[in-house]
Amino acid sequence: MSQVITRFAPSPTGYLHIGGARTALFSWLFARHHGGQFKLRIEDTDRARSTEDAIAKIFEGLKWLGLDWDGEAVMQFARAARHAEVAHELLAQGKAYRCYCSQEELAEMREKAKAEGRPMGYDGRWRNRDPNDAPAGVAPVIRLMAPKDGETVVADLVQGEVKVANSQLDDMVLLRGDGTPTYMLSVVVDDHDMNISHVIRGDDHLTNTFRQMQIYNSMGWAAPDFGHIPLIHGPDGAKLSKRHGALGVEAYRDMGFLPEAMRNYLLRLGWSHGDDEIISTEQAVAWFNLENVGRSPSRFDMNKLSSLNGHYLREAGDARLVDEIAPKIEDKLGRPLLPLETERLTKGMAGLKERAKSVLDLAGAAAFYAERPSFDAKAQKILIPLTLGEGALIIDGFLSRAYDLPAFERSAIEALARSYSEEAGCKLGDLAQPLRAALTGSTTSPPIFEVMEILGALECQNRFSSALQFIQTTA
RNA sequence: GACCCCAUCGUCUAGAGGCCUAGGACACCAGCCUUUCACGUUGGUAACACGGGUUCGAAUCCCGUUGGGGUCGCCA
Repeated sequence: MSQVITRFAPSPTGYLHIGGARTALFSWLFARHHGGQFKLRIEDTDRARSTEDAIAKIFEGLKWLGLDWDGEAVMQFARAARHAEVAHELLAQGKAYRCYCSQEELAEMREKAKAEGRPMGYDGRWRNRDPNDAPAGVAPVIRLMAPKDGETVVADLVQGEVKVANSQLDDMVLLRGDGTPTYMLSVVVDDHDMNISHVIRGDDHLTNTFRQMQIYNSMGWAAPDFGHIPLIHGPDGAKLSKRHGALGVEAYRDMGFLPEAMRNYLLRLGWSHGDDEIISTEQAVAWFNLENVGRSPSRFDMNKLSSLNGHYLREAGDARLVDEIAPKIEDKLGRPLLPLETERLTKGMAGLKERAKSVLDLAGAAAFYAERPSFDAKAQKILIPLTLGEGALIIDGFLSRAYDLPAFERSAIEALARSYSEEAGCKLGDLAQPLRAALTGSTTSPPIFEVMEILGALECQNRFSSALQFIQTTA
């Protein structure tokens, strides 16, 4: 195989959605696997719907996903003149012709064809018509003179050999009345000029490929190899669209997913390598191929993404995760984090990340290291009985003994807690749970003796007394 | 409507004629671990859409049915 060049060619009419992200990932992996290039082309020829903002979002989304492209992104609209040039070349060679049909005529044709059970399309009435018949004042479109007989074949790398009878295909428009190129023409010309060797894109383009093939053939160009990957459906099995549950990648970022988890998840959605589930990006580059891309559509499953995310969260470095959650906690606090608090977060991160499924979870669960907690319902339920009986005294006794420890450190505190609870005739949990509630404001947290060490003896004492105070004033 | 594609547990998938009384992962259920929650671990429920062929033998090949999806624009 000569130089592999793939491309991702989104139209900037919205954010980079999840289906596009996977297409980009597959194209990127394929190029990297073969030591080739991965190019980006923005298909902005629809001037009305393309926006700068969408272009920025796409760049941002790809960067966040870690999919770097080679060279500058190609802006398709800038190449309109070249596209038109090709259309005129075809015209000059007699492989295309001018058509003066009105929209009404076209609509009529479609109706008629549908009624007769034929494919809906243009009937070719200007194919061989004398140009002198051209109605005045109508700007013609240029249509490809497509073959009438035989069939057009696509040897798809994913779907296998797919063919259609040419009688099913009509003469497509290459150049609009205003002289601008259509999508079909633009893609073909750009893919050709950019030396794209492999076009990897969504299944929804499979039938378009026949038409594109006809343009390649007319120009005498060698077509690239195609690989049409199945679409992603929503949880209900319907096509995932922007209206129907397809979120932009930044939405997943905002929900607290890590890009590496996203990559792993998207990779497994439609591609497999035996029973392997956890696949690093390096591994993916080494393994990726088109042969193992499945042919059937798949559904997006948050649960699996979350589970993968939990895995990568546990693998992520503590400093990176602190950086991730710091702004979120600062938002909540309404002030910058103190060095002391950042230090606590860093020390506590190992215990924290073990329990999180998303960066959001993580930020929520970590907040108590930075701020004095408020007490959730379950925590209150544990704390309230304390003031009624001896509970508070017992814990207070433990705390002052812990305070006298030569080192206020996890294992020493735990050892003390074990002996102390035995002495006091209670279970370890009877000591640990109220402490957890008082210190963290919640019934779930990292190991409480670890939390105590990180918080420090003084802070523990303070938090415990303010918890008691809080209970006395509310209960 | 025409054409094209697809069809294994709820979901993602392994499976390229005998290794399949169908494997893994997520989710779910039960147990273990345990100061909570997670993690981890053990076990469990759960699928070859249906009907015909081909073959000594089919989840795997062929045909049909059904179901799902996609495309039919002077959008991309």
